[in-house]
Amino acid sequence: MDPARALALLWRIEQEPTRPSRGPRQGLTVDRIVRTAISIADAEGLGALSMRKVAEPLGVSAMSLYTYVPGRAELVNCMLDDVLGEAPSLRDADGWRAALERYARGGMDIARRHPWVPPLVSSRMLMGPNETAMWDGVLGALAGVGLDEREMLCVVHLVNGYVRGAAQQSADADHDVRRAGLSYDEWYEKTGPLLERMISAERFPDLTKVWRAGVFEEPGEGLGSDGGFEYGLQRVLDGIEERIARRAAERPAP
Amino acid sequence: MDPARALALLWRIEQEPTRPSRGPRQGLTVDRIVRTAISIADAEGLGALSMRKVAEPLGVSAMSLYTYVPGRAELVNCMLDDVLGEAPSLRDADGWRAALERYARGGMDIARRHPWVPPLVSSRMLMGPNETAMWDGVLGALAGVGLDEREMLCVVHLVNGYVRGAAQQSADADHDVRRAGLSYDEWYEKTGPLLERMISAERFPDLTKVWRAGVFEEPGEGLGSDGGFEYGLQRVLDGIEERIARRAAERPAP
DNA sequence: GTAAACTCTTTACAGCGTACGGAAACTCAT
DNA sequence: ATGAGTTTCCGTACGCTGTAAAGAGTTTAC
Repeated sequence: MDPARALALLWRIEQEPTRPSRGPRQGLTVDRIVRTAISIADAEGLGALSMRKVAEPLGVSAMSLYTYVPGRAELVNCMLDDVLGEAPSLRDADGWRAALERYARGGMDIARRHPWVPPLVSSRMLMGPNETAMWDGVLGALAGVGLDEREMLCVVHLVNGYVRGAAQQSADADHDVRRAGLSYDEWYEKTGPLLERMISAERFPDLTKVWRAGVFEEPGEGLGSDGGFEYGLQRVLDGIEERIARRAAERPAP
Repeated sequence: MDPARALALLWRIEQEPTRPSRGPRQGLTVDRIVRTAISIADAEGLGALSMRKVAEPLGVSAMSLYTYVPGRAELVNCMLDDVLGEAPSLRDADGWRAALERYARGGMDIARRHPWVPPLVSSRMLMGPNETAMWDGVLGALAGVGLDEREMLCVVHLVNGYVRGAAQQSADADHDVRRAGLSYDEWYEKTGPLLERMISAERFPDLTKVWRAGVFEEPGEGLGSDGGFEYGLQRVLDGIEERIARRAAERPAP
């Protein structure tokens, strides 16, 4: 994968000095291809995304796509940056905490709509325009709260890491069950007897206690309908808030 | 994928009432296969793990593996539970905070040794013995700090999510660069000119300001050699601590 | 009109997971 | 000892993947 070409594609810059003047016009656009690929990945997952599957609904052969996109990896890069454009603006947020809340929830919403996104975000080496705008937005929200640049970066990393982990966790819970083609009830019917034989109260006392409290029961795991995302987010923001307060106390009046 | 069989394999229970007495003995063990697969995944990544590649160093054909393991997915399940056995014990930790610190760092260590792990953890639907023990340990560390079962689960989810996200982020940074077969310097040499043309100070002022501070420079991103993991972990624990303190204040003396 | 340039297609290859059927090995009943 | 039963292991094959290579077809420049 040539990074320069991948980057140029992300920003939709033609690398060649002059556009081709000879030869037939292209019948497709990168955007059409990317959007088709996104809809396939949304429906069937990133693993089921193949060049042939993208080409078919566009009415071309798989190899035609290679005139628009260097390869599958670069296509996925473009897909990622495209959906990151759905992130909400933080411009008019009321303070850093509200901005980070909106940022995190926006990330979670994207993950819900596009379950294939969380494993991909934040490679950071190949940022497209939308990912760049996201970084600019969240760093702007953190500007002027008294953290230096290094600490701002750490904070964004923290929130990114949490959102990413939480999103994947909620997505994974369903994954196995769907692959088996079962309902949750059927799943527990099949695994329950074996599980209860293995997870004994003597060997795993603390887990058993929590299990018996019934909070594991529902798919949402009894953490609320969001799988505990909001709870964890508030704890993360609490931790950041304390740090900001401490920093403010260290350097009193400017 | 049959969940009952997958679970039985994870716990190494022979499902059939009696072991086969007739026929040749098996020349391999599930553990040998799992360990071979782990070493391949460690070296080349999970994507490069194929049944044929696992079979070859064991001196058998790919299809022989199917007498031990129902398929690739179940093998990966076993690999995951196996490496989760490397997690440190939390038994003699000094308080919940020290225990969670050790838990989080242990998870990060596993992720460093086995970069393919983070995307897999916490499907929760198919827990093996080691993953179960991890849950028991961390829930035990949180028992008696004044949180109810639901909130304990949220806290574990929070830490899990953070560790997972942070681990993947640090692993991803290198991913693209390695795939391109370049050094970091070569990478920036190739992408730098284009990047600087796109990421202008007018369009992305806040990002540019942080960029110019130089904290993006190193692979570790200037967040310390751990990529900001410790910083974020302390913020997460701060947030949890505040919550625990507030809970304690709500229900004063028991 | 012809040659160059470009798009799109066809074919092909190496690799994947694994279904299927057969060969070899081993145990047991006789 | 021998035949039957059972299991392990292997060879082959199928449909899938990304994409290299080469050819066919279309448009423009000269």
